[in-house]
Amino acid sequence: MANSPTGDSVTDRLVRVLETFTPSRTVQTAAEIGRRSGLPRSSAHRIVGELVDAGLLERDDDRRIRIGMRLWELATRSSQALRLRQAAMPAMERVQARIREHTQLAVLEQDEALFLERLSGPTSGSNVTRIAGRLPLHASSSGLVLLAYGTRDLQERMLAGRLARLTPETIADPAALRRKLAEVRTLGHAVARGSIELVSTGVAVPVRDETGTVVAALSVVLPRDAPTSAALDELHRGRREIERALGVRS
Amino acid sequence: MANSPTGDSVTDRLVRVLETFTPSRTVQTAAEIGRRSGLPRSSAHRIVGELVDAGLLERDDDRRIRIGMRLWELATRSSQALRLRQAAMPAMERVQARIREHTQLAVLEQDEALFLERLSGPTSGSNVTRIAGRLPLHASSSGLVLLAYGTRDLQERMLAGRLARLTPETIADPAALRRKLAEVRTLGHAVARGSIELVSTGVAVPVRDETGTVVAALSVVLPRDAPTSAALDELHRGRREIERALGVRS
DNA sequence: ACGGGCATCCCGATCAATGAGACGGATGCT
DNA sequence: AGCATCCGTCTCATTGATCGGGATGCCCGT
Repeated sequence: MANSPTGDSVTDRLVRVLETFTPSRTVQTAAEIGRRSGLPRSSAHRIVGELVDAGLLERDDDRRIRIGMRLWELATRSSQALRLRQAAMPAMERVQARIREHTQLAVLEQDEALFLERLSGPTSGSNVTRIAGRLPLHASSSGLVLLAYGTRDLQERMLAGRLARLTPETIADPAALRRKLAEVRTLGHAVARGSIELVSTGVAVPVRDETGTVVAALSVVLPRDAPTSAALDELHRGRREIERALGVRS
Repeated sequence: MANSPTGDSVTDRLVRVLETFTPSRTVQTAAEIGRRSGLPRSSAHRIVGELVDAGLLERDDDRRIRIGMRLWELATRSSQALRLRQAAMPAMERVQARIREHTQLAVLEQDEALFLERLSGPTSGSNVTRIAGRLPLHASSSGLVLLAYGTRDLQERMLAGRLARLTPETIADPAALRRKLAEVRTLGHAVARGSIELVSTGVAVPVRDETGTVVAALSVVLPRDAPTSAALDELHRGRREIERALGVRS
């Protein structure tokens, strides 16, 4: 069953090892991995050794460990993410070229918005989003779109949970969030002003696949008080372009 | 030791399962995975189940299996690949905008050229390269660059092995390849005319990191008989831009 | 010279992983 | 309808791989 009372299993261990790697911690010694994953020294060494043999991890010259390119290759080669990204890239480039601000593509993953791609704006201004990074659903414009068009189940779960307040303007009240989601559905897009960081505003639109399901959010990050209409036009144009690439006949 | 007499180990099995996924085969049933990885039915089911629990694989509504976005996230978040890609993206976009042909970034991985990124040309003409795809070192322009600036050991290994002939114009003779590599080092770039597919020509330049090591190849794919000088200018401009982003002081 | 941190190797006990097989349902071919 | 496949799920006895404590030796900074 999924309710494993024991957090153990070889697979779990491997995942725990892999999860000790973060964007800021991309290389570490085997002993560090052991500590961070709560594994005994010798076990950590053995597991890391196996992963290195398999090519998922790589051993540096000075014996430090990093994520192997083979893992990236394996994951990228055939993930959903790649197909979506492929379909979206040309459109994203166009949007970025016209708006000249951060342009992003996000999907829903484990109750958070996971960013698949990001084309950086002028001097890369604010950098809260990273490729393969995450943001809460209730705070980011992308998240609001994904949530508003998500399952009823997801919405109830989010409304019942604690809504972290990233800035004074983050929507942290369930009732207010419910109203916001209704607004997003009515307008067909989300505007999040200052809810991630006070100096910027996110604008996002939903992207649907051939079955009509919303599979991603296309968004841009603007300076806080910039007008949003031009960006919205471009986003909708981009959305249509992506949907066409996904095989949606319109 | 690497001379494992038993091809087994839990890790090996997991990797074998993951490796059954290819760009053309992105979703499959658990039984198929078992067959392709040479695992007994029931074992395959169990392993797949564990991987699904861990979030590395995902189970479809009709119980078919696909690579999980979590695996992509894990791999992308902290791999070498991402840093390089990040540093290279702006330059690649510029090159692509000027040349208007496929623009690619490749690194050396297990004696092959692994493509980290690819911005597609006009109507995406010929599509032999994919993101996270591979090409042989002796045939592609990117590969020739990576090989020419690679270790002596790598060069000897390649010259000793069999050189696959993808087209009549692929360099398949060791002596000819040796001359070609010397030429690449002299010129500082590689031109591969018709060696991957007869209708196109690849042009590649090396990209170095702060230690002076060649870490990647930046390339474009042109129609077979197009002039290469404009492309070379742009590639070198792009190369300098990437190297600056990598922290190379020039 | 010394102590801390690291990687590596060893080894016996244990226990979780293993895989054959039986079962039931879905699909499709004749 | 009837039959043949192919799928997923479950059980269970056996075993061999996994586990982790501990000893050893290396490197580095103080």
